[in-house]
Amino acid sequence: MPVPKGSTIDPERTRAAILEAATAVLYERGLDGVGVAELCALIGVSKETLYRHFGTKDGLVEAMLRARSERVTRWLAEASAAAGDDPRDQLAAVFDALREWYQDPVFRGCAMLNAAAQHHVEPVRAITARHLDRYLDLLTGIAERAGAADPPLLGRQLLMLVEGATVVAAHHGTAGTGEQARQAALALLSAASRDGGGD
Amino acid sequence: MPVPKGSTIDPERTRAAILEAATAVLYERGLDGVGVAELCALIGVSKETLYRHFGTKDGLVEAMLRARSERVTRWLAEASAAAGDDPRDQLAAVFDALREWYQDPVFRGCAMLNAAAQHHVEPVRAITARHLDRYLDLLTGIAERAGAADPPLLGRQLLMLVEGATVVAAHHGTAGTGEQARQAALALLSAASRDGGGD
DNA sequence: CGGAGATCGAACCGATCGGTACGATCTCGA
DNA sequence: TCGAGATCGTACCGATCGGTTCGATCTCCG
Repeated sequence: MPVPKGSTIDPERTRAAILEAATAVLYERGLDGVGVAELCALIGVSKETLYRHFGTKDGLVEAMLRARSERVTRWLAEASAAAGDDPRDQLAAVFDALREWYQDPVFRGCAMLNAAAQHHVEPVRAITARHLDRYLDLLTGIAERAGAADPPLLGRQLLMLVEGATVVAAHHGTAGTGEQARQAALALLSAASRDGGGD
Repeated sequence: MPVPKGSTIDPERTRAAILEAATAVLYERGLDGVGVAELCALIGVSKETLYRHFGTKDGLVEAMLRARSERVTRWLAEASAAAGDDPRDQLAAVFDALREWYQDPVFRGCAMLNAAAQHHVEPVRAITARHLDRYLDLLTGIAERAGAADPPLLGRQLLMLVEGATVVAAHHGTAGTGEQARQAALALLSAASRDGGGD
């Protein structure tokens, strides 16, 4: 029971607890795979409380996607930064982090992409697009520091690789996916640096 | 009105017409984005007829996904085969075909991946996994004929690139995506052939 | 101690959903 | 011409959904 009853009545803490618990359930079962009533029962909160904090099921979904996008992006950025100054190591660290994620038993693909495939509504699509933007920024930065001939191009190609690896890991098996993607990413980086931009 | 009323009462033709019309609607609106009643109204068929042919909405969905997976895979394979004997041209042709698809106004990503993100049920997941298998076969074949050092590895990396490009095109904009993916694929092919497998 | 507000639990609402039933209509083949 | 069967249109069913309301309870703070 993640939300400890009335306990200390701190609305902000309640909201955060709902968000965290709901994220896990909705990610595992799908946005439409669990109704509000069951969701409230699972996370131990009344419907009135949930609706006062988020107004709508869609409101909860959007808040959850926003928080998750920021969290996972920050996680990848930190993994990259912790790898040192060599852009090549930074890129490898990104895919090592992804590989770790793929092996998590609760891994079910990118929550933002899954959500966009279910809710065709505009806010969700915008959050998903922004999520890909965050990834693109991270990857393009690596491409720039690596001296790629065309950093925006390489950034977008790496974005495809990241998202493709996630999709393949989710729907075709996680075995080796992270490592294979890592090798491909480094190969692309090498080719992009060698072909014309070794300044 | 795709289903021409009672017309010639040919059950097989009716079934095929339902399948084709329903595919377009369900792909555009999402599997849960349109109910059976509205779906029947849109494609001009009664609920009884639809249920006699497919038994269940899920039955219709599965039949539609199976047909679509075969159709799109055959389309890619033919585009590849039509490019001649050079594996490099064949790979480029695959991504040219994808680029064409991305520019279609009704393009909304891979129907099988979208479906798997919505219906967590087993049959849909199996169809999606099999769909990726088909793609993998096509790409691994190209990798083999190109003399890659490790064709299964390159095949899977190309699979990630195909799916990643489709995801990015669907959720981050189609501009340039096909061409960028094509360049990346050819770069991977070159690297895989040069690195250790120039047979 | 007392009031404000957060929370609970359960009842309740209208809408929609997937699926069924039925009588009428149409086409085709014997 | 007549019967079998495919189809239509509509009404209907039970279940579930998202969302609201309300009285009771609890915690905090003055």
